[in-house]
Amino acid sequence: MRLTTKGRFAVTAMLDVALYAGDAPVTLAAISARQKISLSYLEQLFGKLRRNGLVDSVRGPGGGYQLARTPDAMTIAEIIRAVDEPIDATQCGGRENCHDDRRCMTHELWAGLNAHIFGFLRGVTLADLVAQQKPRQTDVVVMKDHRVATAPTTVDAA
Amino acid sequence: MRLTTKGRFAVTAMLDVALYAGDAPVTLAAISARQKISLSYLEQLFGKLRRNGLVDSVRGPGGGYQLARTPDAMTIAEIIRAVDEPIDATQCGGRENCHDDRRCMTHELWAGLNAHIFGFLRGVTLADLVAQQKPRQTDVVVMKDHRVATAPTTVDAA
DNA sequence: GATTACTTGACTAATTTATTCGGGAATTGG
DNA sequence: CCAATTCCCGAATAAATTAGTCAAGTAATC
Repeated sequence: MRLTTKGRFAVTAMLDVALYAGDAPVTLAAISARQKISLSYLEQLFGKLRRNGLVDSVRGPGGGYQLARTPDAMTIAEIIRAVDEPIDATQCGGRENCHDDRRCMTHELWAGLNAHIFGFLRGVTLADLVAQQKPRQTDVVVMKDHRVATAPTTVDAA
Repeated sequence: MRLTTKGRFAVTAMLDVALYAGDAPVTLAAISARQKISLSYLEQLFGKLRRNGLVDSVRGPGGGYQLARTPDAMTIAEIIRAVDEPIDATQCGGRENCHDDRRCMTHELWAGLNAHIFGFLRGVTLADLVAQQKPRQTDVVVMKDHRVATAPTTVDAA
């Protein structure tokens, strides 16, 4: 389980889709504008997300991307793993030639730690993040098709 | 909370110190040989570990590094943070200029996720890893001969 | 005071992240 | 059909991080 900005970008983008997709799919251009991520980088990321079955794509005008599943069935762990491909982790990637005395002490060390972190991130879904986001977000702002804001809600606590 | 191989190297090295330091300090050369990490890279890592007060150094012949605290008071989170310096995480690092519409949606998103992961890693100490390591270190020979392909390298979803 | 071994910083190479570019292919609307 | 929109793909590039190397120190022991 690697955890870099790349994975964060992916999660952020997916959260954007979850938030802004109504019936119509969300275009990468829109995500790029809202989240300030380069369009081509998004294309790369969504290519992986699509090939991993996390999003569906619709081509042509009015096209874009949609979540392949409901947000509550989409875990953060999946998203990160989809874009952070090589989850090798143990530095000797399966080969047994690590050492002579004992086999690369870190084998099960990281396997265990990974399992824990992975387990944790598998317990968090996009729906959780949406819920966390909504309260200070309900004034959905000006969407592309001039859907205007409602009431600006709460200021946060911490 | 970034989580890269760099942090893993650091934890592995610290675990090595915890395992092999008796009364005498452990030299980087020994760690380098055992863990197959380049000596100069270890120098960099231990420079940071020392400046962060995680290890004490002893110079001169017979010198080396020792844990600054007992293993049970040394968390994995600390180690990783010591070497993975920039824990900025939110890509706009505190500045409020993220966006116009809402302030960088990911602010508290990652802050929260980070807090969780960090909390988890703060709950794991070097002593835990030592304990995990000790039992399977005694039957080294047995493992070497018999169980060759037990551990899959990737932490898979199952 | 000479040897051992840590200390430090600067420098390079390799890898990963992020961006840019240039063209395609599918779909919709006119 | 035509043109606009949008996904799709690959290559090239730039920036950042990771990993490794080198060389000149400082401290401690014998």
